[in-house]
Amino acid sequence: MIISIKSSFDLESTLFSGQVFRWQKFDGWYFGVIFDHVVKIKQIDNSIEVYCENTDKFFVSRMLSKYFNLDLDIDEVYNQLPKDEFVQNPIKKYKGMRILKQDPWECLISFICSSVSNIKRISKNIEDLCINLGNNIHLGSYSRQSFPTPQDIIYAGPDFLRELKLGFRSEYIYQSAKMIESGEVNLEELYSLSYDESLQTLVSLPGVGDKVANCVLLFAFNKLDAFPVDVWINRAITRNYLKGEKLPPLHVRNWSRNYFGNYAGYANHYIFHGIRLQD
DNA sequence: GTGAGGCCTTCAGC
DNA sequence: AGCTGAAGGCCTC
Repeated sequence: MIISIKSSFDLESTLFSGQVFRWQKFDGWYFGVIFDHVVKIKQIDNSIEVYCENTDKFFVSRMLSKYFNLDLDIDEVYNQLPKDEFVQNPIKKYKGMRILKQDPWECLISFICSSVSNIKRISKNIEDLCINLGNNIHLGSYSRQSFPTPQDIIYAGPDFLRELKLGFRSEYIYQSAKMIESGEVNLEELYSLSYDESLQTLVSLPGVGDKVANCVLLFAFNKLDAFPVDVWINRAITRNYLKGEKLPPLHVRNWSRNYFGNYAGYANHYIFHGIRLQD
């Protein structure tokens, strides 16, 4: 099945820019799991080829269209960002890289795992969680696992998470799972809340500070004005726009949201991807 | 209100 | 070989 896309598209950059950690590439095909579905896709020109097998094509098409946010005209996003070359250069270079609409729960746990870590280790942590605690799912002879539910995490317990080498993040993940399972925090309702309100809810979870919360708002909840500030972004923004002044992350976040506007999150991700790949 | 130190584990660099 | 520091942050004192 072919899904054609109206605006720019770059599948490789989209899947391997550090916003999501479960995609694997073999023989030019990208294999991933979206909710409980194994997906096999590749890019052909400006469209996505989807490998289907006994699956409802209409359903898969809708699912991917939502996941990649294909209704968003990304060229219009570029137009609305500032014209300075610091943001326009990586846009030119990785034109078509999209911000996904991931499963909030998986995204949350992924970014709790990201603290003092790196993409390679985060990916291994997440995959180990799925292999040990998820359900088997498959596409033809290709097998993967679904992302474990909060219940699965609670049942496993913090000691088991430590055995999976999640380190000090184990307690955070376990406690967050409990708060979500109990209903104390309801992720679904964040879709309809404002940036400030949803941010406030997310940072009430253990292991979730301003940076992690902004990642979840951006990569799962499609709040495109979210602006995660890690050490790299902090350095990049202060050096290029703020005279190299040493400023706290919150200050850089607020300045950037004001400067870049409604699509600040897109600016963030392009700048981040640019500096991450430049060595 | 702000800042330094500790935290699991891995991996690169001496 | 074995040590040391850093790695996409958060929490606590």
